[in-house]
Amino acid sequence: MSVGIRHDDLRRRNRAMVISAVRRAGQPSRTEIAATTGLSHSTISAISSDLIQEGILAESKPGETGALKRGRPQVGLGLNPEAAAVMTVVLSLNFLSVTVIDYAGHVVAEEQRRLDTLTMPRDELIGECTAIVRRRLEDPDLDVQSIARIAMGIQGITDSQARAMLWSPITPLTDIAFADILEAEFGIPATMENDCNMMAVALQWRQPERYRDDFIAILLSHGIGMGLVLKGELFTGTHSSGGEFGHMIHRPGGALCRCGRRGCVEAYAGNYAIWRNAMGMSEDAEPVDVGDADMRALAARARETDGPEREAYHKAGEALGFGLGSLFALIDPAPVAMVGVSAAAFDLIEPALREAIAQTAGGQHSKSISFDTEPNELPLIREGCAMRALGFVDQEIFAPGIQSKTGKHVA
Amino acid sequence: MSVGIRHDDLRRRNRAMVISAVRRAGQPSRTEIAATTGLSHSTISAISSDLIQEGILAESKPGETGALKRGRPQVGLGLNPEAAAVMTVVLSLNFLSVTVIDYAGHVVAEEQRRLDTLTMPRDELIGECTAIVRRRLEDPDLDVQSIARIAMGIQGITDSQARAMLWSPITPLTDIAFADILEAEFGIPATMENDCNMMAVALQWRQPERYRDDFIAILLSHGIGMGLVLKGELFTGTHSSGGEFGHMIHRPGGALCRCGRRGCVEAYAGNYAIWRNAMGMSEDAEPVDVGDADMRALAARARETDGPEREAYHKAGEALGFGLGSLFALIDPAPVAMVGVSAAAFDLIEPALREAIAQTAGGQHSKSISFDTEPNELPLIREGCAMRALGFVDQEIFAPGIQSKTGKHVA
DNA sequence: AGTATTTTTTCGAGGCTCGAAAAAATAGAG
DNA sequence: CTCTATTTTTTCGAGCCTCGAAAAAATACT
Repeated sequence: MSVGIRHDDLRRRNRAMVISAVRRAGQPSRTEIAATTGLSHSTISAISSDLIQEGILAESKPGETGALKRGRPQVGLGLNPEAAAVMTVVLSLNFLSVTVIDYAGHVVAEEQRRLDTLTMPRDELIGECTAIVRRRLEDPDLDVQSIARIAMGIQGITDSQARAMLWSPITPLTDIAFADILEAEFGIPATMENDCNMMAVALQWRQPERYRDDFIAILLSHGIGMGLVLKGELFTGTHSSGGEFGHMIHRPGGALCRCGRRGCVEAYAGNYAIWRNAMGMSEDAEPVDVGDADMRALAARARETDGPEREAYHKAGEALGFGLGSLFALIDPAPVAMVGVSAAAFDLIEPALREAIAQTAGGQHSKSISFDTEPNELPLIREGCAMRALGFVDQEIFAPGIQSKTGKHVA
Repeated sequence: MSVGIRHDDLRRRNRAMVISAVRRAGQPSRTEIAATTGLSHSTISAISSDLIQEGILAESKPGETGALKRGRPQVGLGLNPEAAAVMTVVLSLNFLSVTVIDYAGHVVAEEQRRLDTLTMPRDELIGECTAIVRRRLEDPDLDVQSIARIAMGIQGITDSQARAMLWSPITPLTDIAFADILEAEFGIPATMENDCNMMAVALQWRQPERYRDDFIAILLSHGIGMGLVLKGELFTGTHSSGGEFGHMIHRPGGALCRCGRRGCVEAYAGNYAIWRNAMGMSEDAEPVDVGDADMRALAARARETDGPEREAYHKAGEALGFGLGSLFALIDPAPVAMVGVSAAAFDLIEPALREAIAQTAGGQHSKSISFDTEPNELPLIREGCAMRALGFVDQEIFAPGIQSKTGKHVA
């Protein structure tokens, strides 16, 4: 049962509101914050002067805001970049990347590394991850103390608590509690996030006008993943990260999926499935890894001639369309972002996809459903991790309402 | 963007907490309320004495609580039945029923009526609904003033604001804003709820230990519907009531569904679909209404001999299983309640259903997924409407924190 | 230089929750 | 039958928090 509101929660929550308003708006004045939060000017004034004293916010230099009006000029409030920093760790197929981001959201350092995730033993994979984090932390330019959060993102299924990777296509290993491992190793709070969820988070920040309360981010890559935002909140399963759109059943008993089952959407629309169909291989053929370049070449051939390549994309579109149709039956239609290398071939996929959707419950709005494409998922995942980590910091820096009582400096 | 917390919101929310704690617990003492809400004894004392003075709560007679312990005995607090009343209106195929429920949740009056929903013109259908409500309101035993809410439930799709029926299998009519109609007619706040959602709400109250945070209620009747509770909240679509499980696609291009599309789960598992298959009719045959008695007889025949009847239930189980599998891919497995006349034939459905689930992403936990059955949906829908309406009242009676200031009596 | 205008801060009032202590109500002991 | 231990509930003052109104600050316009 939800718990009553204590008196001190009030301040804490309103501080949170102010911080989040600033993060969203960039350089809002106190008056603007009062307007968006609905709190009184007095309250905003009190809270923001606290936050400035605590070094969380900073007044921007006057004159930065153009368009001078009559009256006392507004003073913009911004996040103090030095208030804290966060780290993102993104582990994808054969690739590990780390970024350090200041409190204002700017990248201050990064490092990337190729490795053979598919064959690496457990200790080594974990070791690579902790090693790359350690190298960044040992950077003399960096104040280790300032790193307040680590958000790790991975392709695959994570638990709903964002503590562990449960299963991933990039490694045969399962159940690695990366969040716990990083916390134990570095003493910094960490979470283990699902890649597609982070894509959704990033889209929400990048294009808030399009991706706001309800939308779908679908990863079209080797596998098919989904990040789902409903009523403004990231959707997760009851136990896992959930949203395994790629493993909804398209055709019972159908093509062999990488997950070992049959007829999943992914078994028709994943890169390996498109490849399998384009090459005239059996639908029972063991999934193989296909490079991005090969996929681009395949798409080019499909565009050129009407052959098995085009038919393969058609089948992918059909699977995605019926899958989306079933999804829309559950949640109603919403804007969709297609992300990943095969999103670049969305022109080949779209016709069959729309045709399929038109045959489903979502079909009534089939025309009005809009798709956006973004071929490069990695930057999105990194951005999502960064925003997620910063969001946690936002909610942890103000939480110590008690701590701030003692730690407050006199004006 | 969510809005800051005002100072007066605090009391309002905590009043809500207290009321909801009392509704849940039945006759809790102030001490128990303090424990469940996490608020201090002083606060609970202040709030509950307000609520008692306002006639919302009432102290139960001493001695009612058994098991005398040492010390001052606890005084149970209960909802004052006379604080308010609500009305439920449930419209289903050829059947309209109304109940009046006091604030404590007990039925104080009811009326039921057969009518031919399928052929009724718009005005007449609306007229029947308003007429039956008016008759109840004119009951001399009833204080009209006390009716604070009407919750109407209907088979079919409603909008996500719970204002209108958008589509329903019980009538060819569409887009009837019943909530607005009732409000305009009687001046009482009303909502238009989806039947399966109300089933879920009722289950949450009936068996909170089983149906708490995450569960699924599936209606196996003429059509297939679903009510979904995730993280303790009723799930709705972005525009409509959502959760149209029955219209997820089981077999692309497959059997003809009542919705006019092909291959929906319902086209294999709805009563008409089971009937169609059992009778050896084509999968393209126009859906027909089958009476409950006929369905029970069909189930009996299926249990007796291994023939087309049994095969029909097998197909239904398969469709439901793959549908659930896809659903579980999205939300992870959760407890399921099967409701409706065909839930009584769940023994015939379950084997194929489990077999199908085992072939899906939910399959990993296929053994641990538990099903409960409840053949009679109508009482559940009524109960759900009642609890929903009462919930609204709970949140409206305390909301007038301003009103209560003036309206407060002196002790 | 003075006035109008807009933003921000200050200040007192009113509420709310909390902890501690008091009051109330009962069972058990002697 | 009285006293004591125990448990529940109320009372009371302290400490915060938000708010509205007024004051202060900072600028453009005249």
